[in-house]
Amino acid sequence: MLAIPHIKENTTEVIERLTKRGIPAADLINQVMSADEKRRSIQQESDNAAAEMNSISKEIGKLFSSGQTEAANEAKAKTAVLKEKAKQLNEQLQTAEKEMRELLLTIPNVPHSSVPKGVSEEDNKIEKEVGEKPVLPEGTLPHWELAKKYNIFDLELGVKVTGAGFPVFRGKGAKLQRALINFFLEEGIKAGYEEITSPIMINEASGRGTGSLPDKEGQMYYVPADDLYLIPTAEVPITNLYRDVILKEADFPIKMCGYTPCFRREAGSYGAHVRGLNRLHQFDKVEIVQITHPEKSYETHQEMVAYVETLLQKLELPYRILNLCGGDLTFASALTFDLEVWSAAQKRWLEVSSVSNFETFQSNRMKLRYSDANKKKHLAHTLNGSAIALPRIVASLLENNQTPAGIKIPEALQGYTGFAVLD
RNA sequence: GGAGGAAUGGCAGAGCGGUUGAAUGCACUGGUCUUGAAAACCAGCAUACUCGAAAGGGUAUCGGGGGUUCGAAUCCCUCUUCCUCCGCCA
Repeated sequence: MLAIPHIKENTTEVIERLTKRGIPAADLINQVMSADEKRRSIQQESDNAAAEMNSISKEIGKLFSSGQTEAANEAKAKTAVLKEKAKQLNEQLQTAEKEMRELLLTIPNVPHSSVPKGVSEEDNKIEKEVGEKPVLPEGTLPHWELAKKYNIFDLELGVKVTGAGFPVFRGKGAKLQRALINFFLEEGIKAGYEEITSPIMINEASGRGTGSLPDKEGQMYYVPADDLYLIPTAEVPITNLYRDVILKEADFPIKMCGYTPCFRREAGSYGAHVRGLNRLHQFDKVEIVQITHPEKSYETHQEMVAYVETLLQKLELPYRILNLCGGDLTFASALTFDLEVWSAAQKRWLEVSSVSNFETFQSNRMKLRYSDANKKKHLAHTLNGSAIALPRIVASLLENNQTPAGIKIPEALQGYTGFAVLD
């Protein structure tokens, strides 16, 4: 959620940048501004009415305590009209506030100046491409075939137990999952992130905090009996750890990482690209989250992207980095870099990480602030990134490293798998 | 799931339906003192919105929401959470 004072002070710039997303920004901003103006004037009236009521009540109190009962009762009689007026104004105020908030909630974050213009993924800017795409000999298999060959994971069994998109990993496949999780967590800890094990169900307030609600309710699994959602990413519970918190400047940066399963309904997804592990309802992911001083967040963003790169390098996977264009940016993000690995048998890039700076968009919703040296309160910046989502890493590892003797495990991972070749 | 009890500022903890945004202690910040520190003493110390150039006003907030009342931290309803006991159970 954008902050009203920020919109007021930077109206032209906000509109200009929002336009990059291909939305009618000027209209939306003007609506918000006039809703805010309306709210303010009603608030003034309402506050004045309340102030008047308060002062009369105090008078009455004094009269009663000094024994002037008659005068007190006279004063009481006068309050009825005022009270009604105050009540109505208060109702109007609540309506005006609600209208403004709801309007504000529909406006996505303002893209950073470096975000490319564009409407679809074709307009994303390739920042760099690293590593050699392996040239595989004839007869190489996509990962879903390799899965069968080596009995690593089984989607049909998942269908039996749950439904499509809920894979069952087994044997060395299961061990590989665990190895990757541990590898990512240990690397994260080495990079200074505090490990968090969080709930994997969240309440509505948390969903609103990170911007998953209202927006992605259709993408989240919901448990009506308890009014809870299954998390789509660890970003939600981990970032919400700091909801309603006021930090000190010395607390920055806050760095956290956590492994969780992630649940996504992926309503509307279908087709060839969802085969195998390409798109799932349940998958494992290690997430990194940072909360920073506003002046440091873009530096931090670069640092986080560079960190995810080191993971891909250690896994010896060719990758590229995309700067997502305005139209492809998620609702809450101001800048997102996607990292994609090359999947050699499918011959396509697979997104495995998304590193975003939300600036104050989430912290405004979460009331996540810090106080400066003068005790002034400001919104902090939040960032997060996948480090990394497992399924497509597995897909790419399997495909790129297949040999007649089995799947070669990258050296960095062997200490975690306990085997050098998956066969 | 059943029966009771509780929820007050960073923490602990008072609080009578009336000048209580809220005593007191601790913590924290600044100052005096000190070579320095501690101690002592003095002062300050919630958040949001809003008016104002500022100084400073106004409004709201004592778990959340609603109600009674001229007036609610205090009374009533409701929800949530926590504690104790019972039941169930990985």
